[in-house]
Amino acid sequence: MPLLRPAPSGNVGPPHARARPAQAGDKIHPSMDAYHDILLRKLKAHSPLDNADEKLLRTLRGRTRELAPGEDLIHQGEQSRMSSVVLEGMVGRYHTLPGGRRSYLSFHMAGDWPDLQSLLLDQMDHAVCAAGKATIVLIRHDQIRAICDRRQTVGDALWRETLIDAAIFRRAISNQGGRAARGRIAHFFCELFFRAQAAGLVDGQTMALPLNQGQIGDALGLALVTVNRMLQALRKTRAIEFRVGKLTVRDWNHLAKLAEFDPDYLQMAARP
Amino acid sequence: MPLLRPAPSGNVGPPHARARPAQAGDKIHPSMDAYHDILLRKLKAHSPLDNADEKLLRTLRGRTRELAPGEDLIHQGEQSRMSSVVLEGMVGRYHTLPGGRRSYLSFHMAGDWPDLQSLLLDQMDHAVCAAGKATIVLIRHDQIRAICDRRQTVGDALWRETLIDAAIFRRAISNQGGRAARGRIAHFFCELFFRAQAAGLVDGQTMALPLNQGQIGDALGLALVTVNRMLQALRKTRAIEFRVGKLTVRDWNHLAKLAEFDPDYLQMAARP
DNA sequence: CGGAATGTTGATATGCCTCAACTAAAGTGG
DNA sequence: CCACTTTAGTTGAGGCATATCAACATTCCG
Repeated sequence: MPLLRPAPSGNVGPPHARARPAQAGDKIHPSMDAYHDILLRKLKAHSPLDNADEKLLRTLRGRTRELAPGEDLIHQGEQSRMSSVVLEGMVGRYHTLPGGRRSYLSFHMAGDWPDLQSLLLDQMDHAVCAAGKATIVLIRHDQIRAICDRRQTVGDALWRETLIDAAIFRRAISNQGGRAARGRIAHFFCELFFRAQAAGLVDGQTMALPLNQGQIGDALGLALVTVNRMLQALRKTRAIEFRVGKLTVRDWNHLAKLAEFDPDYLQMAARP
Repeated sequence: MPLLRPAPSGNVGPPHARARPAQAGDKIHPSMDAYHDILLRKLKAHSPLDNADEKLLRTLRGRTRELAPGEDLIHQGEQSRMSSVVLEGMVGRYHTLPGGRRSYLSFHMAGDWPDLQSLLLDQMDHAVCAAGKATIVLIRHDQIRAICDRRQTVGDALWRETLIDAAIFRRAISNQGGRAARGRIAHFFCELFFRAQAAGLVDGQTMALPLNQGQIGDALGLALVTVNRMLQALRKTRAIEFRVGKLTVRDWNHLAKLAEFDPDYLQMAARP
């Protein structure tokens, strides 16, 4: 439980961070773009989709949008007629606490749907912003609804996507409630690395992780200074390195042990 | 971040707590039972259901089961072919941390579906147990699937139910990460009281809350002793009383202020 | 009535927060 | 391309909220 007052610089979003509606400048993707591969890869990791399902999903059309670091995609309390899929970079979901502090709830990488729940919920209970530069594709809800209606399995895959999301939130609760600072950070890294690996976003032992130490603190309920010191401790174990937007896992087994990490909750077990 | 070691008595479930499969002794409810009212009331709080939807939902048949205090309904890692709806009492979802400690993720009251996600997820990432005596009704997944297939709106209502669940988990994350002990407990009580009120489970200013101080600690990442002291502090403000399984809110506004509580995330806004 | 579970209190320890200054790196404009 | 500004990271000192330990009191329940 770190500070309960307005945060020092870096913990509150940068001043330029404001949500804006889609504009003419945003690119409309031509048909059959690479984003369908990204989107399908993710869904197939947990849901069986046959050719017909896949074909239907590939009919989804959206407008891509590039987000500057820290830029908000949607604010807490807003409504939306679209949901987004991350194509590049990373976005984060967060609550703004009374007092202005920010509490990050989760981070999302290529293939993730950070606001799929807006399909059925009227109001955003949290905001979504870019962590580092990010590219997303915005898909209209009526399009998504249409393909869910046509094929049960497609609707199931999306429902399942939101359910795994919830499992990740649950794990965040017990991570914060049950682990001391070092293990908490280790678990955070384990999960992100594992998910990145599944999404094909790990290059050798390294993944892009465009977060600063203050943001990691805001995600885990720790003060920036504590994160700094624990990162040094983790570095010393030779399990990881984390610098300038990159996370390198040198010793996965060791890290997983420190984190007491068990990936079952990500539901990526045996999927043919 | 309280203890990271095997918990003292009371934080680990009682020894008799074991999941068991449904048995002959369990009652099979005759048609048109009161549990449909409970179930419908909850769904209607967030989803529009017309007469046809309602009629369809009333065709659901299930086996009721009574749970002793602390008894597990389902364990972490298990699979299930049914989901349950709480009819009476309260159940909790929890993770078992390495070392045996328990981290409660949420608590559920009449009308809630504490394991609806098992409809689409193969493995339970958490366990569900009774807090105090509880009665649930177990409904087979194939029945639930069948009515979702028949009416889009019914499927949507259930999907939405799981999405609100996720919003509650998100709030738990920022509650733990962003509030000190007293406010954290206040927020916990606010949410439960608000939900109980919406479910018609508040009698005057009092609701049943069959939790002990250790369990509240395990839900909020606090030590039992801290919970005890903060409860005393909250009692002194005259906002609440909490004793022997009952929570009484004497001054809601004051409590909500201490908790910085904003119920938007429960999505119960304007629903005619 | 007796034992177990739950709640209460006091004393002490410590992990993490806070404050504050400084260094290093990255981005910006002349 | 270098001076300047801004952002991010690092280090040290000190304090406090909360954990821990250990009794004891109370309530519950068979």
